[in-house]
Amino acid sequence: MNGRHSGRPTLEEVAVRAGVGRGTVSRVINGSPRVSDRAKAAVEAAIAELGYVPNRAARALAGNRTDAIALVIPEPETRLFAEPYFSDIIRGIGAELADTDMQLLLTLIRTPKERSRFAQYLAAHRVDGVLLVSVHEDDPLPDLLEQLEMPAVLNGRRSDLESVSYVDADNVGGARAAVSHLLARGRRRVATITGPTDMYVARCRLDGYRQAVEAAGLGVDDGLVAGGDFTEEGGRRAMRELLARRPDVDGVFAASDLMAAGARAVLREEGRQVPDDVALIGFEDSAIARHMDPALTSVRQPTEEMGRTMARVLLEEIAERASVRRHVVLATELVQRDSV
Amino acid sequence: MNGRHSGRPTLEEVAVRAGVGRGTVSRVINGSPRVSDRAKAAVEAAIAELGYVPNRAARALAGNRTDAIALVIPEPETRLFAEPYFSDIIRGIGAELADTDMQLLLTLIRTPKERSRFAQYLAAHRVDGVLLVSVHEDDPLPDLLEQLEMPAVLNGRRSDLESVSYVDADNVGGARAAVSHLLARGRRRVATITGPTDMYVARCRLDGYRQAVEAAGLGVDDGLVAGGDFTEEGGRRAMRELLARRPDVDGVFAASDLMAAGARAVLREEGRQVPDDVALIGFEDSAIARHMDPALTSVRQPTEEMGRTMARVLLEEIAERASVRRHVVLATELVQRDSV
DNA sequence: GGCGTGTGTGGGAGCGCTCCCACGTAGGCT
DNA sequence: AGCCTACGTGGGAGCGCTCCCACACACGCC
Repeated sequence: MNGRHSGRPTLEEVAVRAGVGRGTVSRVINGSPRVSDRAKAAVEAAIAELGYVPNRAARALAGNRTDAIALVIPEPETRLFAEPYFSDIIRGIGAELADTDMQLLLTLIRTPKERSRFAQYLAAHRVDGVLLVSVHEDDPLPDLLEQLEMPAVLNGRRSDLESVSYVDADNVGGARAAVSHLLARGRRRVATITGPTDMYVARCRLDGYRQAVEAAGLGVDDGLVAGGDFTEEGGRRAMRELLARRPDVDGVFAASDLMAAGARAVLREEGRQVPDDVALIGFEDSAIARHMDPALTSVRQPTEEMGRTMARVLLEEIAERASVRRHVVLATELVQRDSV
Repeated sequence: MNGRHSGRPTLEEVAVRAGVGRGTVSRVINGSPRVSDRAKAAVEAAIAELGYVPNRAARALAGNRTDAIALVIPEPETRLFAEPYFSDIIRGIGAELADTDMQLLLTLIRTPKERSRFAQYLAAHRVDGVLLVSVHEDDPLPDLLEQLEMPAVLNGRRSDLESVSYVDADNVGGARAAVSHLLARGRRRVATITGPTDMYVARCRLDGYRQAVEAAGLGVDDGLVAGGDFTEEGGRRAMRELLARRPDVDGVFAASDLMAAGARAVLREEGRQVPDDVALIGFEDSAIARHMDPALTSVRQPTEEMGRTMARVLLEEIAERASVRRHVVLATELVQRDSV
């Protein structure tokens, strides 16, 4: 099976059948405007009759491109992913790529060895562009991509001055909305459980908290800010800390649903009712939020839309020669449930 | 940038540098034994000095293969995925592929149009093999794959007589263990909420339920079997039905965590305590299970291991010419929490 | 010594495309 | 009429590999 010469039709055979030259068939396939309607129709008919599908490898070889982009997922992150996030973003990317004949390559990076191997891949131009999710500030990959002039789009950004193109959610706005909501409902001692502050996204959510508190004419009380690490256990610890420092806390904005779940568990242990004694808001609107008791009010990110946008931006960047960096920030939305 | 002749070294340049012919370099790269140690060392040195990375497209074109496999995800399924499942299985596949230079292509199939387009891809031999998750019994893809003699591995199977290679979890055994556990804890009226019975996986879990009930010397009471559809709302409906028919039910095995969550909500509404009045077990051990209140006892599937195994089986199938079908069933495990 | 057999090697041919040059042919201008 | 500019077109060259044939050379055997 699968012998040296498989029966699959080639561009040449299409040309013969259509009674035109190879060049013309190639032009039709690639949508060149420089083809007469007559020739175009003949070629299209021949393609349909023969069931011709262009050979990707040959195209790539001759055209010096790959028609493939890589979706890079740093492994440690996979674990942390609030779960629907992962598949939602993939769905968005897939949707945007569907009409293209761009292929999506999945690349998991676990170890430094794999990272350097991937760097080799990039240097060898095995992909036309790269989609990078969940970048850390110390990740060397974005800089490498920039240096190689490889089109790339990050999901999130490393800092305010991110130079590589990115698509991010409005973390500041989302956090601000959440905290404002708490304050508007009459909560006066609203605390926050932050993510690891060496992550930009965590700092953004903390900024949103601060902005909302200040906008309400209150001062930010450092006793009401507890550091978490985006994990459930971190949420627990932070909540205990908060309760110890400010027993009269009546509202908590956790920078992730998982931390909110941890906080909620501690509140239960301590006999505090949610939302009566303490109102609680998370971030991400994950499956966990919907299944908590009471169901958790949370900030939703337009995850699928982010995936879609990332793909679109990357395709644009690949299409144009010059590398204009694009920065897109998508709005977040407060999903109200029963924890406020 | 990225001009016609990029500076990347070619096999030919490596050959010149090593003072050997193209053929010898090719042999070294592909691990042929028919190379003298001297030549091999020279070539390897040249490769290292030049930072040579083989051109994939050229290889694919000349060798009539692609070094790529497709992971196919039927879109409607993504939504249903108990969430960690998705990323776990990908992680397993990635781990197995890491040492290979096989690429993983992600293919989402949403519409019939996309399905037929993918069929074209397959016919054009754009991948060396296919990994298919979550197949329905009426899915035409497996048969197509078989017909094309394309190496393929399913995650799960369509029926007992599945002809295509597959890797599946021991659904029957897992369900049996869950129900036996309930019976061993003294529950006498143990019900089950099934998945859609046109899905083989749902039938397997129902079989496991039956086997456990019969093994306990009890007869299967049809009144204790309610049909769900793997969704939370389906679990709700089924639980209401069950309560109406058998108000004295004291144990429920739900064929998915999501349905268990639905059932749990109804039980709460009806004032039944879990686990005191009704013990509850789910299937999948998803994030939801861990975050339910009380935390849900559930049957865990070795998801990452399944991904790993799928990849391994596929690679084997690609490596050998003949198509020997492989069937692997991996053990499941009951994870005990607080709902029993 | 002649003949086989085996092992390592070089390099031609070709995979199926895209790129681009060269060649008509038709139309617009002076 | 003569020229210049399009436009549409055919096909050569070449992308970087793998495959495989042919050859050289080192053995062993009769």
